[in-house]
Amino acid sequence: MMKYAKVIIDAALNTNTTSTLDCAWDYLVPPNLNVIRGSCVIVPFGKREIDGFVVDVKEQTDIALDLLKPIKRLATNFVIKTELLDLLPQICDRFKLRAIDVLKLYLPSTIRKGKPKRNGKRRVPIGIEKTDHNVVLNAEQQHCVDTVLSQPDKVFLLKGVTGSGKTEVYMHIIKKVLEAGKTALMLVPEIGLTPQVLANFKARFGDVVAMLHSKLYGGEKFDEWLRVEQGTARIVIGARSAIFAPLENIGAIIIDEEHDGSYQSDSNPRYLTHDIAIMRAKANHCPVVLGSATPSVQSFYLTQQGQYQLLELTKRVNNVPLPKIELVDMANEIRSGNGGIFGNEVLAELLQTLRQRRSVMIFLNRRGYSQTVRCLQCGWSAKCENCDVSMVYHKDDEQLKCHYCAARMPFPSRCPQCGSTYIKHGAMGTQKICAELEKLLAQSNLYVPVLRMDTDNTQAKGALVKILEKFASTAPSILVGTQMIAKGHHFPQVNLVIVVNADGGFVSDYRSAERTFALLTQVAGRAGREIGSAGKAYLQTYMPNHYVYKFIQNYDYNGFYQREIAARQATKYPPFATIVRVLVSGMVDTKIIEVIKQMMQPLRQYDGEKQAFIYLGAMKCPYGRLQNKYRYQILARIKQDVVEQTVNFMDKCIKQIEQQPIARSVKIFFEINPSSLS
DNA sequence: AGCACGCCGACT
DNA sequence: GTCGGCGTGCTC
Repeated sequence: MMKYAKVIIDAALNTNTTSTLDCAWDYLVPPNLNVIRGSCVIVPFGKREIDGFVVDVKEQTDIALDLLKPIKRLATNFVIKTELLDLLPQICDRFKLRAIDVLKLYLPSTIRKGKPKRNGKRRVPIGIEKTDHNVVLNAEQQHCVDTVLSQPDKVFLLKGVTGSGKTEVYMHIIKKVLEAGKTALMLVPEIGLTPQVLANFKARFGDVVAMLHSKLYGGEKFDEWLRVEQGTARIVIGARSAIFAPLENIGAIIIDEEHDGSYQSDSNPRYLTHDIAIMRAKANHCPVVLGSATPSVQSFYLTQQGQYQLLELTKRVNNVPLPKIELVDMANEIRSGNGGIFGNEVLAELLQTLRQRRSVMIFLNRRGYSQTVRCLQCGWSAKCENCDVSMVYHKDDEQLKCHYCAARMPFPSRCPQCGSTYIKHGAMGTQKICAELEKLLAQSNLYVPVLRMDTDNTQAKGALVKILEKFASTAPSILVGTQMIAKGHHFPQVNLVIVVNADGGFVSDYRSAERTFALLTQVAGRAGREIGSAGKAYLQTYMPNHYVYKFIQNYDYNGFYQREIAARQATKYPPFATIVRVLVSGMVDTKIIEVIKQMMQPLRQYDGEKQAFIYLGAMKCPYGRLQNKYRYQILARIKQDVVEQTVNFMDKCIKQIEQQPIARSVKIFFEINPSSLS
């Protein structure tokens, strides 16, 4: 009996939308080839030979037999796990992705085309001697472990302040899961993949732990992946993409620091890690644990709705008091004649801390650069009247624009509030801060090492670890860095944390306050982690009256959540609406505009009939031209009760327009709840 | 996306 | 007469 394979082909399209190529193509299975569902194959296509994935093997075909070509050969002996293959349609539908893009996530080319590299020799992470194998949990922790293990079909939100022992809860869950003969998957933010976390798990569980993250070399990645695929490694710890790890018989999926932005993929293919985790958990009948000290508004909302179950850790295990958080009004500093980087009290405290031979961390938000526009005299900032978000400075036409509606205004030459001309956008970078610091220290006759850490000088493999080790072993010293210094590190000698510009996270985005709350809470937590020493954190701000700072100072997550969710409900932002962005780009802007126009027509008609949109508009993108391509977008905010059908309608409109000739020279990208609108 | 086919203008 | 422009259509 002849066999036919349905093959999804990789015809190298680089849009995330569908085309005639994104469907299964039938091929003959040569009798000598072991082709099964999930096989990776090389097939002839036109005059080319391309990669493909077998999604089905059948005994009949609708295609005329004289058209059929045989599969050339297997691309690799790896076979995509049945569970992941079964989830393919669901994932494609949820995120409107093409099957080929999802299949490539399952089996990335580093794996498909990679080779083992290290002759079985595996790198041992540093710091293994720091661990206790028989940690006794407190009652709260034990309760969390028991609840999770007894209800395998649930999603849990584990909320616990810094130092409340979340990691120990994860470890106990994983231990039980392994004892039951199952496997475990734990995701950590990419940026938090510090040797410390990894070393702890290796020390506790030994060689059954595999690490999957982007900093691994091709060969290393291949080796780790292979150990998972073969079942040698039964615990996977990894960044976002590890959610597609080839584990079988999963007993628990943990997403640590679940609020972290790195769980949302912001380039193609765009997906939400939480959603995939829940799909995989359902398929494996296992629990999902989302852990955070500062849960995302979305996740906490779902616990309030009863979709997730809330678990709380309220006690800090080592009884170290949380650092005192002080706000510094920088507009006030300027008015009183201090034009420096640090407030007067901050500088005094900085010098005193160093004299006491304690270390300091200085934190810059967003690489020290912010797009918001602010008056240095009175602290006024440009806000959109309709959307309650900051407006963003656009250099090309010197305008301030709201990214969520059509509002815009010219860049003001004088402050609309106080009339001053000290209006500024952008702030200083890490390097400038370091230079200033060294000058200040020299003036005070203090010679303390100033270490810099940002995305520019930590690209090289191992560079980050080197800087961290130097900082840890040199007291007193100063570490200046971007948000990567906020995550997961433990430096007992740090007594003082300074956030140079706490407002830096306030960009035009409805999630600004949420991100700022999470980030600054975490940053402050870096101070005073040694027993008996009270740490201190200074937040320098131009808007000391912003509600988010009060809640941060009081470590009041619940208060913050209540305030935030009320605002989201009033302004109809997620989770009370879904934002959809359709980005159209191409070399000829008139064609893009034509495509946008043709797409808007049915959408406006649909809105007239169903009133599905809270907002629907088309505009030039903030970066109107990138890499020689013009960029325009449609932004829509959809009412939550009609999201599914409306998203499907928009998807259908895009597919229709793509069939037409004008769409030939443009690319259309479709995004649900995009993380960025640039 | 590649690649072929095909129908019109300017050149050895 | 044919070389080459890119519009249109197809690829299991």
